Amino acid sequence: MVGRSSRVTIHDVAKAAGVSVSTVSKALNDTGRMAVETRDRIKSIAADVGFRPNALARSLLFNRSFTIGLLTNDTYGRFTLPLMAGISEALVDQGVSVFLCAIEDDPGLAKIHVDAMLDKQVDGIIATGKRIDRSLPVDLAGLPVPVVYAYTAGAEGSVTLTADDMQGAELAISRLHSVGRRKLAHVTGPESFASATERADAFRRMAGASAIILHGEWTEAWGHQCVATLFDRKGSDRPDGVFCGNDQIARGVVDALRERGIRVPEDVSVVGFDNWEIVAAQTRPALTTIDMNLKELGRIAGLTILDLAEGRAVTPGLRKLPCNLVVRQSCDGGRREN
Amino acid sequence: MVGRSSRVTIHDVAKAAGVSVSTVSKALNDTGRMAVETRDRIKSIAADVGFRPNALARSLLFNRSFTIGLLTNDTYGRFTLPLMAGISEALVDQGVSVFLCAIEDDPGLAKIHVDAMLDKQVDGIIATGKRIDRSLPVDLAGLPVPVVYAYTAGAEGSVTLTADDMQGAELAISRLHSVGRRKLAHVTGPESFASATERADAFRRMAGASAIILHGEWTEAWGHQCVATLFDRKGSDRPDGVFCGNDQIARGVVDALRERGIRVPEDVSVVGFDNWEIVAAQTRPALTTIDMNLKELGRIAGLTILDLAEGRAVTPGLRKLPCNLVVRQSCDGGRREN
DNA sequence: AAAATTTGAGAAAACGTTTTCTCTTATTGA
DNA sequence: TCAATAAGAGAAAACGTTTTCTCAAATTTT
Repeated sequence: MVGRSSRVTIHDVAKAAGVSVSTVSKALNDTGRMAVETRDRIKSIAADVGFRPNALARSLLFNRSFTIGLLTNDTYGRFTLPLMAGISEALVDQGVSVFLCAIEDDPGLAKIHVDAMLDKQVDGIIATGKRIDRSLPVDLAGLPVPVVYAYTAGAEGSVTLTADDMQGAELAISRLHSVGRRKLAHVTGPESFASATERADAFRRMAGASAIILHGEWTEAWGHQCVATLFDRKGSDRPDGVFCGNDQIARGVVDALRERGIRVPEDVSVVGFDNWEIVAAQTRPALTTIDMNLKELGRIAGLTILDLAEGRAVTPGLRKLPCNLVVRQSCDGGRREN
Repeated sequence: MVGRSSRVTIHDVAKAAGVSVSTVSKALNDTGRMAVETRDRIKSIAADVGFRPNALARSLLFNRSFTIGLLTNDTYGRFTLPLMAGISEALVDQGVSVFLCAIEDDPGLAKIHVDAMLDKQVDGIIATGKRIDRSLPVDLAGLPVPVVYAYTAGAEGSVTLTADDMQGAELAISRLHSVGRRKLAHVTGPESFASATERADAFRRMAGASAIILHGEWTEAWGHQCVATLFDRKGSDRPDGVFCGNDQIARGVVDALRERGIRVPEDVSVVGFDNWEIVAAQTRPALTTIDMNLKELGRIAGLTILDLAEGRAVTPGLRKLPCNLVVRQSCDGGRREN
């Protein structure tokens, strides 16, 4: 013997019941044939001694670990945590557990973690990140287990899930329209981000070619700065609605507007993106924003990796999941014009 | 056979090398006696066919899974993520992986996750939460594996790690003193939180009995409100330094001060608590604050659970780890008085 | 040259399950 | 009453490792 177990095994149950381990196994799994009273007696004895089958032994036998790996380079957990919640929710009642591996942007660390997960025979890997147009610093193609990419760029022919940026943006802009806003501006992140350009494209299409789009950083400070650009000039040119690329920018915009005595939402309506509660709910007035439903995305990622792990066919490609609008005060329902 | 493996096993290596599996095992583990050229030949063949030992099989044998569980009810990950980073960093080169289980505050869910972790033979469990004076909704005493509590209340006689709130508060107050502030106020969370009262006690002791302490919510709004209370009155009574119970309150305070034209840090210095980058760094001016070194706390938790898992003795009890001061503009170095 | 020792490598058991196969005993049918 | 069948339960193999034990061949010692 190499190690020593203090846990109760099926052998202990067999001994206690005076039967063989095979009989115990069949009794507990409701397989095989045996007298119903034998089965019940064994079940009750197993419960009494607190027997729980060693999942490692079962895994070895079934070649299935009921374990998956979640690989992420999103340090703040902004995207990973909601995703993780959805994954966990989808898998917990299937008895599947999740290894979380935070790899920063270190390829070496990533490889170590991937190897460790493979050694531990994970049934699949979900890769996730902080932006949809960059991939993790490790090649996950050709692994002996299925991989699903969620909110990070996937390899060619892979299964990739992401939020529908364009539809989300449309939702935001429609909202501004529906409360009567016509002179819209869009303040968002760098053009190097696909999310930014995709949302900006939707904005351009819906708000008209003349509508202003300002690309900058994903920060409050950028929101502040843009308000100076947009509002410190003649009244007629001022926007009456601002669609922001994320909630941090939106917060900067709202704060800067308040500093100028411009009322939100009475004078200007503001819509954010992300529904990052910590920002959106603390802003005064609280932000109307777009929720990417990352938890739902995680749920689907979990179910998908399960499908793949169990050999069911999944059509590969990029699948965009719809966003939805969360209404708070910064763009509430009252119509102002028209 | 129950399942079917597509992975290369030690048997494949043995076949390829024309030796027995025992010889392969000994060759790869540098054990047993054999001709050095045999060993090298086997090693090179193993590398060629990409053999990696099945960790499940080893776990079964050694009764050691090289896996631990991290149980948390901190949904936002405010505390869990830095902790997780530290744990992971401490354990990754020992080959230990981490199951992350988010249990909200649901006892049923907690039990399911704990059982799943035990079934998978975790070597230990680290329990963590969002406040040090509440325990998770599940009893972890009497488990067949070691448990370490980090930033959550532990059972009697358990190993519990936490940040030293008092020392952190002292650091903050010393800082305010050292920049010449003498009329201090403390704006913090509810008295029902041990962290709030402990920091408040330190404040009372260092700032004098007459110093003002305001207990309320852990929100920006409360910070705002307190500024109204403290500063909308005769000048001589106004504080010149505010120590805030967390960064969100501090942000509220700083914003409210700015709205009143009171300059930070020229007129009033502000110190926060938590060093939650997302808040502290975005505040204008950026917040001087206390960092609880949660990553280091996680690192120690990881090493401790490893000690326990490997049978080394660990003295039980509550261990408080020191905080440190992070200086940003809201309480920078320039002296104003004296 | 015979005996003792060392070297090299394989067989088998073990970890904790599940499942297939086998075997004995009880029950049914003629 | 005897053969055919069903029921009940156990033995053994399998999953992929590691380690102990055994054994033959090669080497050293006397």
